[in-house]
Amino acid sequence: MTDTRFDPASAPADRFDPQIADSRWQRAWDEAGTFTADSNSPKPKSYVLEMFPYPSGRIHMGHVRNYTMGDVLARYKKMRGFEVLHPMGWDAFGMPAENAAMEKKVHPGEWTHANIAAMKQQLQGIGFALDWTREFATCDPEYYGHEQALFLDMYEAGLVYRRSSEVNWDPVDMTVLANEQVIDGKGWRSGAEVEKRKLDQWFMKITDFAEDLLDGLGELEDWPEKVRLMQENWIGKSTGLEFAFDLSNGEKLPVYTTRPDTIFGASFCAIAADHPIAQGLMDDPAVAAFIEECKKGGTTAAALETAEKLGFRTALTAKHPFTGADLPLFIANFVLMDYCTGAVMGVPGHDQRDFEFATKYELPIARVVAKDVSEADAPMGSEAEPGNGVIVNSDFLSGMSVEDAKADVIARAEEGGWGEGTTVWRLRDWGISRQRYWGTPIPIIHSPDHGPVPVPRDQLPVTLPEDIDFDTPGNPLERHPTWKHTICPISGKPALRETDTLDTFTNSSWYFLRFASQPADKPFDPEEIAKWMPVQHYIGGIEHAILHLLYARFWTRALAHIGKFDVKEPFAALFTQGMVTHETYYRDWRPGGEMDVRTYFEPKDVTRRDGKLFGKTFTGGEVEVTAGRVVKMSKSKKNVVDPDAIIAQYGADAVRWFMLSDSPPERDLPWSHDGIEGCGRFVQRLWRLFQQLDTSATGEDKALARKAHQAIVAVAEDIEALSFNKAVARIYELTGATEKAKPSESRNFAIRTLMSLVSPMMPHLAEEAWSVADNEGLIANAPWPTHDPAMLVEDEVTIAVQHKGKLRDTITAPKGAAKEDLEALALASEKVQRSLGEAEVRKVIVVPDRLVNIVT
RNA sequence: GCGGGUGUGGCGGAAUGGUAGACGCCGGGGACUUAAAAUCCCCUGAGCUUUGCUCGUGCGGGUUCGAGUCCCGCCACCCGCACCA
Repeated sequence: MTDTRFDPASAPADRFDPQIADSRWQRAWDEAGTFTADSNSPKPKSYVLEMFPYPSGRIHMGHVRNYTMGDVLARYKKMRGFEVLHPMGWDAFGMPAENAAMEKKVHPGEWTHANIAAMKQQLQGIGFALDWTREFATCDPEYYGHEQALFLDMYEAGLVYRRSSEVNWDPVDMTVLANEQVIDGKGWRSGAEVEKRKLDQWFMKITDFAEDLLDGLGELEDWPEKVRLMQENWIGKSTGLEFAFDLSNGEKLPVYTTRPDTIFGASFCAIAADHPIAQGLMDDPAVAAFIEECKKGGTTAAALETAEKLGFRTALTAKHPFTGADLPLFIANFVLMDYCTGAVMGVPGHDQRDFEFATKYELPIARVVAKDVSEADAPMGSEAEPGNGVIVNSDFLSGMSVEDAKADVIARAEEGGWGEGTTVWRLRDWGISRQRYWGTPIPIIHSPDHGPVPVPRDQLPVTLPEDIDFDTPGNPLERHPTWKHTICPISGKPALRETDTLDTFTNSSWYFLRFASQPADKPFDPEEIAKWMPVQHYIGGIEHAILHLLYARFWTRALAHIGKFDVKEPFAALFTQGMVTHETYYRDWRPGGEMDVRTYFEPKDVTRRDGKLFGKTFTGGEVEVTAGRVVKMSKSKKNVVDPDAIIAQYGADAVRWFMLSDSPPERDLPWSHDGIEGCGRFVQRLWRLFQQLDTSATGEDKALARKAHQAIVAVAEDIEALSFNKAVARIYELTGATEKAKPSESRNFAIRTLMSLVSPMMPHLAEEAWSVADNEGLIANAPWPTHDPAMLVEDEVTIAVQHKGKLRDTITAPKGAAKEDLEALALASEKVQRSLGEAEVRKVIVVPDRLVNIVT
């Protein structure tokens, strides 16, 4: 055991040296296993988790901010007597590793593990209170083997199925591309025109849980409203009527509408270009040409914004179920095949898209909803009227409310047997197949006789082959000479392995369970899960508001559904932190042609002189640069500040303090050089104050003691509300007051209190000071200071005196003074009298302990 | 288009309907020092006829003894989703 006590010879006492202290205390915590979570502890449990990082290579400021917040909570909870689980690991599968393999000729695993080693060292250098004994990477065969077992559990429970689905296919690289890899319809690497291809792919039945996932949102009170709304919209529940039109060729045309009440306003029907009926008309060259035209249209947001509604009028008509009218059938570019039936009834009067379409193709635009019955004949304006009102011009529906008419039409359709009321979800089943090497192999064997067969459990994990080749295009697993060749577990005959791997979101859909419990022979132990789950505080970026958080909720529900445990929601409270931003520096110039080129400069190459900014150029010269917007740190804008360099200069505690100061945690945090300088100074200022414990000091300083007791309560409240910026301000105030006070027992108490209050935020400084002050053990194990409730109350209060709604004076009065006394005191004030002048006092409002307002 | 958020000094931001600008940063002045760094002290929303007064929380109204905060109507910026029938 190393002696962790402070050695006066090793550092000058007037200056805190993070170079020495940081590693000293990191080692001490590590050797003592201070942050190792004990699931058998009798203490109440608290699970604090930050979204685990992708091992991209280096830790950036965003990570530092995210993990500092979690760390403060974890350390605080420990001080409050909780057994805390605060683990860390690596979301290690993904495309950057494959890209590195192609570009740098390194194995994805090698690249990933080197990154993990580097980033782990960085995280340890910041002094996070993490339980490293539970660390794992999702690319560890042990982890993904258990994931394969869970996949098979879900497969056997009918939650996984296979069907054909379209993918983006790069014909040059012979690979499937993610949507983000398709740029302007071309492959990002090859530049080749991307094709749509149908492949057999695996899906998870998240739609089975659509209702549960939606209802569950209502109980997630400690989630941001914004995230809940985003998920709600994503799940997209709607109710309406599904019914079939009879077509003039004898076929049926099923459509779905949320507005069956407007059915008398229908003037056309429209189907998607890839609707089977449209496909059936392809013999007509005009139809074929139109469908081709529809496919060309971009799918980007900008393209859709301006996209014109295009239609092709077929020779077919659809018979209106009530009026019997023949409605023309169009093929239209705005109808989506993958939403519901891929066909709509067009009601131009009350749907904006239908309105635009009808205007272009000169179809009738009828009013069937009006503000009032008397406005039944009011002409339509230049836009559809999707709002509420009363039904008009609609036979038996006329006069009904929208709601009643909906119910009536649905009832008639159901009675007549030509339609039924349904609920439709926007949420689609989750396609989990990826034609990639660096992911969890899907544990399925394709048998010539028995089709897809699960890999027998005793053959798990199905591991990735190491000897792979990234030089030729395509999926390395598919091309590998031997890997996919196996035998059918049923017949014993030769068979082929599934060569697709699982979407990386699968890896992050259950990692929090594996952190809580990691037996060797199964994914997790239900008893351990019951002890730790749900996660008490989950902290991460808003970019995961939908996919990751929805998939993790789905997996948790699905696993509960098949009896794995009794937890439905994985994250009791969610916090989405803001980004770390920085000013940008740039110069616009014209290297030759007509086009301006913008060159960005790194903050470290920019100096300020005479109110101007100068950037260092490649040649070593200087040019004047402009300060641009404050935006998220990114390589492309060159406004990145590397945490390592900052820690080397100011120490971990200063950086941690910066991350918590000033900006509320949900908002963006602008990084600044002056800010970190200030934090570095504050670390030293506290250190000097901590040296001033005076054991010979006697006497009470009631005002200071009161401030210390108040701070104990206030800082705790602020941390629990994650209002770290307010906690920081409180600590500054107490620091200032303590510095000014004369030595006394109270002052010693204030100094010790400060040590405890800053310990979750600046743990190295706190440990060093705690040790110097001759305390036993580690401050990391010490409890949160206790406050004396009697000391929270002030004896005297300052009371504002207002006249004509303005502050005229302040008076000091004993706490709890009677209204009459306060009124008398206020009226006795010279300033108040001057303001009052000759005016007659009509009324005096007294708020005890707060203010007196005189009305004249 | 739909949904959500934000708007307070030079900057980041405080403020259960009750003293707007806590706290930090920047800036100014001073002390210490041969000097610098470090540290400490003071000032720091705007204006004015400066013992004090007036104005001031995106804009316009309203409620109230009293509004940054509540209500109504706007504006600007940011984020998410988006031809979802």
